[in-house]
Amino acid sequence: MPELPEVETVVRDLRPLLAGRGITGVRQSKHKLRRPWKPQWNAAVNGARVEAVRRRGKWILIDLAGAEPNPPPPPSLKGRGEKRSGNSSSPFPSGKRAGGLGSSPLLRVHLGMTGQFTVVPASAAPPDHLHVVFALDNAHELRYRDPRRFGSVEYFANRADAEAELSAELGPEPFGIDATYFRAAVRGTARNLKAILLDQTIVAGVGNIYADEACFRAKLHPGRTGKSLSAADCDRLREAIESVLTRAIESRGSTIRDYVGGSGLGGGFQNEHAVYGRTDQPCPACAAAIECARYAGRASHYCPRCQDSGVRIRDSGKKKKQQRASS
DNA sequence: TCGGCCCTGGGG
DNA sequence: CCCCAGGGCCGA
Repeated sequence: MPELPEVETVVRDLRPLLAGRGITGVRQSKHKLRRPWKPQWNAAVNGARVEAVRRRGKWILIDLAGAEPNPPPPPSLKGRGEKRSGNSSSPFPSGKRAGGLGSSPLLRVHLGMTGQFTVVPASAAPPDHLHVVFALDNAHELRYRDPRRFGSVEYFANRADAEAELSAELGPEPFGIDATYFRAAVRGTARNLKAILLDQTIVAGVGNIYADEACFRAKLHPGRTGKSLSAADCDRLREAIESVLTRAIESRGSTIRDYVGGSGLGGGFQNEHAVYGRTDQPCPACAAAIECARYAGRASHYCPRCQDSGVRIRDSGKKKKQQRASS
């Protein structure tokens, strides 16, 4: 369900609701998530305080100040030089935390397809499929709900461990990607563009909706091979990724089914989709009927006129479901 | 590199 | 009833 814009929206919603809050308890359901919350983590989280809420790719990271009373960092003598949090180009601090011992804990959350991560009053009626609940010190709760259970909530005693793991598995954030890197990554493979864009090790955060929308904006067919692209094509695609994700964040992401932000409010970018979910509807640029085929195992939407140039891997799937013969 | 699979719910 | 769904991992 959630791609980068939706995850970013959750993070931005949660940040003011969680900053500085203490966690006073943890509950969990008996149903296991893909990576289950372990009961022994309860004691570690109980009494911790939220320091920051961040995003890396489609992952939500919540920095905690541990329940064990660590010596507080000495007050900085740099005065007003404090960094603004939340807008740095890297989600990770560039250096070691001053005065830190490198053992600060962290919660790492993935929303899978149907995950919802919200702060609500503790008195709010619990919905179905509630899996992990963190009680807060202000009579609210941070609730993780996920009907399909493809997501996860995990605890790391040392946030550097979690960050190292993500750094090894994820490519760069899709804002300000190095053009040379992107050209080489795209042109160096015979895979199709859809598969390339969904590959989190090349660029982190793009999913099925924004892969289709980025291809449309770049006027590139999702079935095109990476190696068939010119350098200019790659540059257009890179800029399309950045622009569509930026616009989607401004609209709080796309609410297709059950996505909600961290405060329970949905998104509006679905109203600006040019191709995703618009099979047989007119292309906003040329009015040709939008088509749908299967690439990288995922439904892929495109305009056959605007995006039909260049060499393409043969359609791996039927454009349309074969019409059923009715008796 | 790809299909299958993990799950539940909703829609045709 | 069947098929589909915003993701990612695993094994052929």
